[in-house]
Amino acid sequence: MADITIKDVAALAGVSAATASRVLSGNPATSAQARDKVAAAVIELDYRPNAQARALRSTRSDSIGLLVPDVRNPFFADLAHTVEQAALSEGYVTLLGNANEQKEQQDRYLDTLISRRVDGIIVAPLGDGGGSIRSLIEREIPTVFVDRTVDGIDVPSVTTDSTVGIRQTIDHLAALGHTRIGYISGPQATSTGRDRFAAFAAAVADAGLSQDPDLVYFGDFQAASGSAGLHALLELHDPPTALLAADSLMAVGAIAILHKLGLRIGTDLALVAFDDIEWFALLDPALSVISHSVEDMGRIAVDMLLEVIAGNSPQSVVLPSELVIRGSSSLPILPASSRRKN
Amino acid sequence: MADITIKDVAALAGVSAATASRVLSGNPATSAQARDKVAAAVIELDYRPNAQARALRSTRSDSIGLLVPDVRNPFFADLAHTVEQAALSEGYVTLLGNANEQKEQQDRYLDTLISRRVDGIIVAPLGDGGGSIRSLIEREIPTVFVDRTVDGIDVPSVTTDSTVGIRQTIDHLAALGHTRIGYISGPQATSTGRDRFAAFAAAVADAGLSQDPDLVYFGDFQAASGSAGLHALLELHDPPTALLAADSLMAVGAIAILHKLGLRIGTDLALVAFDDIEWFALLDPALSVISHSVEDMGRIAVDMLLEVIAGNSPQSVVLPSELVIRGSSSLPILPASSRRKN
DNA sequence: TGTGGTCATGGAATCGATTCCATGGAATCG
DNA sequence: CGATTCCATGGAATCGATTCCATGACCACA
Repeated sequence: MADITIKDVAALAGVSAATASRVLSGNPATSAQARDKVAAAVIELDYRPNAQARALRSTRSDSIGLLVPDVRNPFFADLAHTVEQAALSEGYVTLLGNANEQKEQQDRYLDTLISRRVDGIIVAPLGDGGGSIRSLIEREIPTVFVDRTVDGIDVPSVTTDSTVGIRQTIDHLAALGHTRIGYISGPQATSTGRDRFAAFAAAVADAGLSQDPDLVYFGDFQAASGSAGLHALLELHDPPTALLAADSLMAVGAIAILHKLGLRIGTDLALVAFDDIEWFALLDPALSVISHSVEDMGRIAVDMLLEVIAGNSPQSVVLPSELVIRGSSSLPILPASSRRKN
Repeated sequence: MADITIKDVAALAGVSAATASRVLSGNPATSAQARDKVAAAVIELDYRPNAQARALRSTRSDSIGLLVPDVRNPFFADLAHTVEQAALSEGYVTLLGNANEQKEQQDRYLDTLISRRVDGIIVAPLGDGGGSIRSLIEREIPTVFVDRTVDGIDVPSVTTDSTVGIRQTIDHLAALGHTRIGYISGPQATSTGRDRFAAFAAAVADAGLSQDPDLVYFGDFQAASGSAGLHALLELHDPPTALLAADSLMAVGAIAILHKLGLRIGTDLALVAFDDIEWFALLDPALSVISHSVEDMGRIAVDMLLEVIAGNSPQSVVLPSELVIRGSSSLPILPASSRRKN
C-alpha cells in the first residue's frame, strides 16, 4: 500500500514538488501549463494529500471538534447534525466526541482534540472550569460553549434563556389549578441544570405555589434518573399534580414509569418537558414542551467559532424558549378525590 | 500561543528529544531517572504531543472513521455511541461523518477520512461500489461495512438477517386475519432496502397473502417518505389493514399522519416497524417492532475492524432479528364494515 | 542594448515527533 | 583482569507537504 505522495505527482507532471504544491493549494504563481499537467497527474494517480503533513507545516487542520454530553440524546444528535453540516459547508470536518455526562471522559476527549490540533472546539461543557477546559483557555484554542456554560470561564457561548419558557409553563399550570408542581431537575454541575432550577423556583414562588423542597428531584439528564425521580415524587405523602422535566431523556424515563403504573399523562398527571423532540407530538396525548431551536443554536455556534478562529471576539448569544401547549397539560386539575393513588 | 514541543520538554528534563520521545511512548530502553524527569517536565509544561507529527512519522493515527447515513436516526445515533465507546476503550478516537443518505456527501467524507489517514473505516454504505468506496479498497485501507453492504465489494461486514423477523411479522399479521399488508420500503440503492423488500415479498407469497404491488411504497428511510407512503397506501381503492415500515424514521412519519387523520394504530391499522427504539414502547398502544441489537453490531464492527487493521481477514457476521409483539399489532382484524374510511 | 521588474520555478529549510545508528559506560563472563 | 554483552542515550535522518529564497527567463521601457 505504498502511499502516493506529492513527489510522485510532481515527477509524473514533470515539475518540482514545490510547484505541484502551489498548484494544489491554488497559489496564483503557477503557469497554465503546470496546472494542467499537475491536475492530470493527480487524477492519473488518484492522489490524496496527506492531511497530517499539511497540518504539521501549515498549522491549520481544517477540522473542528464538537464535544457533546451524549449523542443518544436527540437534542444533541440534532445539534451534532446541524453543526457538522454547517461546518462542512465552510470546509471544516467535525470530530465528534461523547462525554457520556462524565467529566473524566470530557477531559479525555478534550486532550485528544488538543493533540490533534483542531482549529477550534465547540463544547457543551460539564463540571467546573478545572481539568482540560482550563488547558483549552490557557492555550488560547478557539472555543465556543454551546447549550451550557462554565462559571468563571470567559468564552463566547450560545445558550437558551430558559426562564421565559419555564415561567410560561408554571403560569399555564397554575391557571389550570395546579398548586403542587413537581420538578425533575438536571444536575447542578451543569449551568443548564442550575439555571432551569433557579427559573423553576422563582416562577413557582412568584405564582404563589407550593415551594415544598420534596417536589424537586435532582436527576442527571439521563433517562434512568427520570424514572427514579417520578417514583420518588409519586411516593410523597402529598404528590404533585403536574410535573416538569428538565430535559427530554428524563421525561422519557418518567413516561415509561407512568405507563408501567397504568397512569395516563394529561389525566392523572400533567406533564411538560424541556426540549422539543419530533416524536413527542406523537404520544397520546401529545406532550407539551418548552421548545428552543437547535438548528439556530448549531448554526450560530459554528459562525461564532469561525469568528473566534479569525481572531475576533463575538458576543455571546442567548436564544429564546417558548412553551408549546399540547394534550399532556391541557386539562384542568381533577378534584383530589377522583385521582388514583399510587 | 507558542506551542510546547517535545524539545521544550527534553530541555527542561535535561535529556535529548529522542529520550523524551522514548519515555512518552513507553519504550523500555529508558532509565528510571529519565522517566521521572520527563514526566515532571510534561506536567510542568502541560505538554500535549502533536498528533499530526506523530502520525506522520509512525504512519498510525490511532483514529478510525465512522460514516453513517444520518445521526438523527436513533438507530445510527446508538450505533455511533457504541462504536465510539468501544473504540475509545481500545485507544482509538472516532471521527464521525454523516452522509445524509447522499452518495455525494458520502464520497466527500470518505475522501476526508482517507486524507487524514485514519487507521480504518467503519461505514454503513450507500450506492454501488463506485466513487470513493473503490478508492478505499484499492488503497487497501482497513474497512468494515456495518448494517449495509455493497454488491461486488468484498469487505467484512456486520449485518442483520432481516428475513426471520420479517417472516415472523407477516405470519403474525396473517394469523390475526390480515390479508392485505402494506409495506413502506427502504430505497433499493441500499442493501437493507433490497433485502428487507425481498424478505417481505417472499413472506407474503409464502403466507398466501395479497401480492398487489400497490401495497408497496418505496421510501428513502427518512421520516417524510413514511408520511408520503402512508398517504399513498390509504388512498388505495382497497387499502391495507396492516402496515410494516422498513425503519423507525419512516414509521414515525407514518404515525404522525395517522395522528393527524385521527386514526389509531392497532385499531384502525396494525403497525410494525423495523428497528427497536426505546420510546416506541411508550406510544399508546406500544409499537410492535422487529428488534436487532445495535450494541452487538457496533461492538462487533469495532472488533472486526481491529482484526483487519492487524492484518487478519475476519469472517462477516450476520446478527438475528426478532419480532417483538406489542399493542400496535395485537388485535384481530376488524370486519371491513366497521373500519373507518379515509 | 542595458537595466529594472515581473513571474514561474526549483532547492532547501521547516513543522514536531519517531527511530535508526553509533557511542560510551557499566555489568557479566570466562 | 580483559573481552564481550547490555543498555541508556544523543545525533541525525525521516515522514509529506508548505514556503522562503534564489534563480533565470522574459518583457518593457528608456
